[in-house]
Amino acid sequence: MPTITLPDGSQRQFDSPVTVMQVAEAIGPGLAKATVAGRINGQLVDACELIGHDATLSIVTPKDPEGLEIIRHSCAHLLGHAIKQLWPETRMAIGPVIENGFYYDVDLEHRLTDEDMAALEKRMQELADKEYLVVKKKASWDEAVATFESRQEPYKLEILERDIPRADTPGLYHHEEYIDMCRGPHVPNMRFCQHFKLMRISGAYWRGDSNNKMLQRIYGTAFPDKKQLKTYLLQLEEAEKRDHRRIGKKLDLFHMQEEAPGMVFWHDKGWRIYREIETYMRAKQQRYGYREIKTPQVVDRTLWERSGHWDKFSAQMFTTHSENSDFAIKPMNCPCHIQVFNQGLKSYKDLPLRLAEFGSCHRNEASGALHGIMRVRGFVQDDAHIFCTEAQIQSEVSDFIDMLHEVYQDFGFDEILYKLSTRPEQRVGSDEVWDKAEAALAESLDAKGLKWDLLPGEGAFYGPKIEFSLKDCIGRVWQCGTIQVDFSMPGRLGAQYVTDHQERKTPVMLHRAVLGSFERFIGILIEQYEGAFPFWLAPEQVAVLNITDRQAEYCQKLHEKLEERGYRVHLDLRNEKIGFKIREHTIGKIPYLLVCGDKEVENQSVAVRTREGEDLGVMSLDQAFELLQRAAARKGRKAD
RNA sequence: GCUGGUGUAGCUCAGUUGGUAGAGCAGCUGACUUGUAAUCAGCAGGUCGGGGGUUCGAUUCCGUCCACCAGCUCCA
Repeated sequence: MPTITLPDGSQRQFDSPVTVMQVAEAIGPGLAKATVAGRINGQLVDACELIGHDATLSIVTPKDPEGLEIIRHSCAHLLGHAIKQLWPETRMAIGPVIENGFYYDVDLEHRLTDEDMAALEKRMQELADKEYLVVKKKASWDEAVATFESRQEPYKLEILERDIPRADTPGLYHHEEYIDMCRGPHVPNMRFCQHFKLMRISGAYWRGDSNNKMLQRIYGTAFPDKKQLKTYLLQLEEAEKRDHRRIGKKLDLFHMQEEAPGMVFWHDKGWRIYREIETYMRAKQQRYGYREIKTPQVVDRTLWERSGHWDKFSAQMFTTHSENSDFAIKPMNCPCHIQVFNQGLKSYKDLPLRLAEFGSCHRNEASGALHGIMRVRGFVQDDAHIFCTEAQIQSEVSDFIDMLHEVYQDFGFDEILYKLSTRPEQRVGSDEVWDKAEAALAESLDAKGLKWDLLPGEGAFYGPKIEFSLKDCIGRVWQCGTIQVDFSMPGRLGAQYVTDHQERKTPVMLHRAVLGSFERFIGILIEQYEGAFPFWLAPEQVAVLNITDRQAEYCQKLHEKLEERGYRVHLDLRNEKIGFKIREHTIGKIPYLLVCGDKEVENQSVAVRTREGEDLGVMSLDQAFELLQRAAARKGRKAD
């Protein structure tokens, strides 16, 4: 005699155990039709789940975020159903839900082509349009093994063997003749899965291990209705227009070419942005007590051997040889910073010592890892190393996060992803020290009320770290800022200070970067603003346009005055129609266009237009200067 | 590095039974002196990613290398 409590607090009583679907039917046929799954006492279950005891229940429909996930998850099964019909020899691996869709990894000798994908999509549509029922059966572990043995699914068997306890009753979902194993829940009827699209195909290693066989991964997306699917696809198309590689070319910011893969040729306009950011960071770091240094590019191999990098990363280091020595182009700055620390005897009174460098680094990244200016082989970090005592870790981390927040806010980033990576299996340092360091990082994040993800075992061998990540135009996550505790390298490279008890002690070193690399950060910035940089960063801030030759001299003088005030000005005296010039500079994303015709010369004024197409009208020169001054002072996204 | 795809003018792209390449924009020249997102006309521009092979003949077919794109792996 279960009593079911619904989300609105109302209760319903039943004489005998009921399924989620039956409860929905009792409430109304409309709800029953929309029922994808249920949530019993907080736990997601299939619509066929039997409720035998009193429980709180909410019905999950396609409108709920969980409902959408279930639809996508079932679409993976639909894909399995269809692919086994078209290529029965396919071996199914895993088919999970991901952000914005789903995928299925399959082992299939035949390489799927675009035509195959179209055929697969068509078959999926035909199957979904049959609106067949999905039947869930709980099997014993042995029954599940027997099922996938007879279906010749080695990957499912491996999952059963390795990941599923013998006492479990795995859920077997029957899609007509197709059977898949899943924790679920799944849709009760395939009519929920009619609005999907297969997006692309790529390779993926079984269990994410590059020693394993590479499978074919088929990506798809799905939505509750056609309109949402269409909207999503349109959004994706729009987002791709913000791609930094496209905008970098269009706005003449930088280029890359075959002869220097993974290295950036900065053009005048892109370099202006770079320099502006560097100037900004230099001032910011000075206020936070950093000292800027500069260390060599090419350093003897023996230093990298002592630091431990040669052992681990020699394959990814660019090397060179001279006389009897091997050298490496520096892949990182830390060993060099320790050399600076080691000059002269340091006292505890010198700590914390913060050494910063805009450090140019080169790493021979795998060719397949390169991506525009986001993942490159030559890059410049806004790097710094803080030498401090264990007791100072927490306050240094806290100050760093404050600085990072100030910076990200000024650049207009409000969505930052925080991750804390803790001790890996292979590591140096005692558990006691790791405990302290991990706690210091976690407490710093918590103290600021930040939500963060824990990545257990993902820390560096020398210490735990926090990562600060931003998203690109299509939602890919890129690590930018980081702060890492290092218990190892200062000791290896002989860094010491004298304590207040006349003893010598090894300092803790914090590696940290706010932007990460200028290249990646500018890449993200380009996508964030779609090339329309805020005034303070814009490579060209103002354009001065004449209408006819009669105003050329006036424009030249205005140009001079603006440059005297420190603005980056584009003077356009070409013999072109004003509409043509406005079009060009609007596309060029110059924030303000100052137009001068006979009338403006007459009144010593300018007509101002923004890159958004807004006409601010005619104003005096002083008014225009004031306008620009206000614009230059604004930082952060909203302000612009 | 791995799987798949792509590589044609500065840019965006056409170019199928293999017969030495085309458009728009940009560029250059000339005319036009123009009032808020494209004035008109003419000209020029390519060892079709590199180097091989097959062929009388290859942008096209084959294998190889390079780069780029998507994803996987990696990311000190």
